[in-house]
Amino acid sequence: MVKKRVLDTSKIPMPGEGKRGEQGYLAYLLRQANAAVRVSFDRALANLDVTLPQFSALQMICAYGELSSAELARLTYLTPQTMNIIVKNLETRGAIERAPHSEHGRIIWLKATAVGRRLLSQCRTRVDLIEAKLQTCAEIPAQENAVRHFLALVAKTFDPGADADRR
Amino acid sequence: MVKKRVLDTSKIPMPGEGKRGEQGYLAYLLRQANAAVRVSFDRALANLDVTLPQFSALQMICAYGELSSAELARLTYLTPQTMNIIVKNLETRGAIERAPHSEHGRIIWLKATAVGRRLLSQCRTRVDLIEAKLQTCAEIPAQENAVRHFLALVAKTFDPGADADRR
DNA sequence: CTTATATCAGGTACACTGATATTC
DNA sequence: CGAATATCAGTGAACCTGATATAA
Repeated sequence: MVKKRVLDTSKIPMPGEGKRGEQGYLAYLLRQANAAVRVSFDRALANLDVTLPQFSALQMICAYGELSSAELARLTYLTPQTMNIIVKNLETRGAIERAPHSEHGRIIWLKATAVGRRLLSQCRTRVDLIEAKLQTCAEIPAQENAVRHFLALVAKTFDPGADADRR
Repeated sequence: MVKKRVLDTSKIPMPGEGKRGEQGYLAYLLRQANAAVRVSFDRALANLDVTLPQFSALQMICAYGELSSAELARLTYLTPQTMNIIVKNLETRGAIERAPHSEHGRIIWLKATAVGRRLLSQCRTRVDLIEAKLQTCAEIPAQENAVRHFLALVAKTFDPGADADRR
């Protein structure tokens, strides 16, 4: 079923077509794909009152056991101040808790609470459907491997943490 | 050169390694790669006082000649209200101008000004370096084709505009 | 009457810079 | 001292939902 439009928009291609398709800039294709998937994530998480940055942070806290807010900021390429806000919102709803580090007097460990782990579990059941849908976009295993290798290399190549001057 | 850290962070992999590498979720790899590239974009455009959403919108306005704010919103998977803000910021600095549609009394065309086209040109010279760097992440043409095909298909598959209920 | 466009109003989570205190 | 952590303060662009007016 084709979407009805008031005007003739034949100049503007559908996603995946023309300039929005394989002939486009790689950077644009990456942004477009990410934006489209992000909308699905937002919708899947909206009912749980979890934002994508919050889900991403909670996922990492659970995956790595205990880590600091500063480490979390580096993992997501955000500033410590920004991550502090996201972490604070997670703490307010009781998903995570802060505990002072046993040896280092300045560092504060972030740890998921029982509520947080249950919340993440609820997120995952919804998000896993998206992951499965994403896998079908790589039609053959060889292509999926190529995509995985590319995306991982992009993250490594563009890693801002590798630069000298972080503020 | 390895970044110095206060603590032993051996549990946390570098980007592209372990859970942050090819073994991770596809959705995570996509987000991570996008986030890393986005930081490069932000830095490249910061001196020109252009945000990434603004650059993206300006790019599309120049590419498609004339189009409306509503079409622009669909292209970027944003709501019309959000796009209106981005467009307004572009108009305030004189990069684009609004002109009423000749036939349709409600639609307002967006058009790049001479200032806007020059601004986009400045953006592109900086951004093209990133695009080139991105290409090197696909080592062989076959892999780049696989990546392009995948990203385009993801955008098409997850296109929110294909759904019934948009608000 | 229904759909699409444009836009006002309000609210919030992000995301930044800058500055500060503290700890190693 | 420098480097890293945490966090306060302030600003702003970006997102959203909801409501409204208008045009096709």
